[in-house]
Amino acid sequence: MVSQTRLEYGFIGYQVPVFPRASRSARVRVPIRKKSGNNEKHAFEILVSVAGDFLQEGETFNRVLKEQEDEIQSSKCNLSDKETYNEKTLSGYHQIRTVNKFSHAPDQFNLKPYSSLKGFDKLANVSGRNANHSSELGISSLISGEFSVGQFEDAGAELSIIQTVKSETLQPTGSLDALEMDCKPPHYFCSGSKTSLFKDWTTLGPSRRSDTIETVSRDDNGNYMADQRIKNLSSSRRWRVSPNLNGGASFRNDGKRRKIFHDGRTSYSRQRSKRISPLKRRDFFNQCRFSGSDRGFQLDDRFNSAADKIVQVQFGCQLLLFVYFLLFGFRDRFTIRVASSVASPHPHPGSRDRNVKLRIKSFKVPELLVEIPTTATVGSLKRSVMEAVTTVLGDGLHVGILLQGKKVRDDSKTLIQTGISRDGKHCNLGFMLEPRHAQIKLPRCLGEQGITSHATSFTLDPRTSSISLDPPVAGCINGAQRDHHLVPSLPNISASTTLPNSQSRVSVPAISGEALAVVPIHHRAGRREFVQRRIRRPFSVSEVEALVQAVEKLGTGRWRDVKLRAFDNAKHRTYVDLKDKWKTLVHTARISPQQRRGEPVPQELLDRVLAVHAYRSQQQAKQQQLKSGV
DNA sequence: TTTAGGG
DNA sequence: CCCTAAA
Repeated sequence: MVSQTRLEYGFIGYQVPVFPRASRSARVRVPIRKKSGNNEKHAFEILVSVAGDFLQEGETFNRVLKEQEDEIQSSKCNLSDKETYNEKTLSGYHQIRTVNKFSHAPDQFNLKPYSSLKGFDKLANVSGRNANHSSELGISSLISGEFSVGQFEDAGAELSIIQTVKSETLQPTGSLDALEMDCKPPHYFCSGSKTSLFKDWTTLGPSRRSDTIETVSRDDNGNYMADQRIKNLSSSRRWRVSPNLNGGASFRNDGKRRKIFHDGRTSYSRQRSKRISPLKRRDFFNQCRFSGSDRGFQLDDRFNSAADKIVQVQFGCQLLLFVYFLLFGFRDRFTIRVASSVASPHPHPGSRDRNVKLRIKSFKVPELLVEIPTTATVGSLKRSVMEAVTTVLGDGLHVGILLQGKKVRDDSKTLIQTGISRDGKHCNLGFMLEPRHAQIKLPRCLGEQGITSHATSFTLDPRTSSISLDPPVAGCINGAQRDHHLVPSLPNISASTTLPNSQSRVSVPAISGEALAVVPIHHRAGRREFVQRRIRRPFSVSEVEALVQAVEKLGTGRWRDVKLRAFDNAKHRTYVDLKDKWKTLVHTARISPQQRRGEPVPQELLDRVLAVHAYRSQQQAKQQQLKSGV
């Protein structure tokens, strides 16, 4: 009996990168009046797209990241485990540490090093980046970017010493325990003077907009709790702006930022970044002192709560504010608040359209629980979480709306009827991100607040069990999935906890450590809504590799077999997808490298594609000749 | 359901 | 990626 114990990992949080745009107003203007029959949906769509505005900024981010990475390498940063995890993540930590030294923020704000935070020594996390920029909805775009799942170990007092847990067998008492969280539900309130907090920063740029991200959780009595610690952390851990950022040396486009529009057009916008001086920075930090006022700045002493995995990273010169939230699920008591204030001195005087200005107040992100045997490897855990997350999110997201803490279910009501017609600040509006086909369960222990819980259940697809009997296939899948570890990702600050009462779970048997696909059960086929377009998921190089390999073996025209052979685990890849991908691969191989977009496919693979394609079409021609000849 | 192709 | 005729 080698440990058939099953351990449950509470995966109850996602990091949600927030990328407020400096150039765009965050205001949502929704006509109150119903114009057409579809208008009730209209409001929701607007909200989704606005949410997307916050979440989209991936390319810029990655470029900055590249910059940071270069700096790291040149400064011979000693990272302990470069190969297992991407360096970009690690560089984030390094940068954060650098900032702390630089700005003396720790003293000023009574910062504690990460290592003093319980639960930070071993983390499971999911980070996402916006890998493509052509999705219709920003949220989808973010989600459909590539995710990586990793586990981290903070090996010491320095933030830079972060090791990735390699593929070793999990032990029930070893690393796993570290994943458990011993704290109470997080009660924190990161609030702020929305306009003044980042005043120095925002006034540097052309935009007057500033954004404050608030994380709020309520205690059992529904009271908002405040935690200054969060504020401290978030306002101090900033990435130092790379001095050569403005020089544009590392920017591919000479200081311009490329932006790809939905239809693939490319445009350039002036980079309006401006380097922030140390003096400015100090002013900024000085401004962030806490007054202990009633704005939620009461000092909460629970410094050891594993809840404060919140890192706010700010690139001053880019005017980008990255805030990573760990959304501890904790039922529905946790919300993210994204409040953006627009300092618009000139409200349109003659605006006769009766619009509501809505402010995105909160996004609630679904939670997930993973159940995995102790004999599973870390790698399989990663893949399982990865799969589960993408399955949940890949199903599409809904935006739920909370009014006065209650969910607004009736989509057909107008905003006036619902009571959203007043200015956003008075109507206490909240927005939730929830899986599209989530099963809705009401947790036994939680019925208050009128908020329902959204969870998605997973079960094993029986067919995938056979995958382990076919090593070559499994290896192929593995190859395709290994890419997740290579994907550049956001700096990962996150937490994982055990939460036995979580509503979502993913069961994963230990079969040769391979990732096992999980598929969601659609309990309620509420298909009455319009079918949403699937999120875009660009093929990774390793997926292409797997595809090419399979087609070399099976030929074109047997896409179902190709799917079974090489993508049986990838639930989101249908045989039609594979066929389509092959089509685009052939096309890609024929066009010049300059015309190609997206992640570059190695020429070697493209050559193989052409070879196979040429061979197949030749065969086809022969067949045709035979037929016509006879 | 799966293939094959156009959109 | 979607849609769908045709097999």
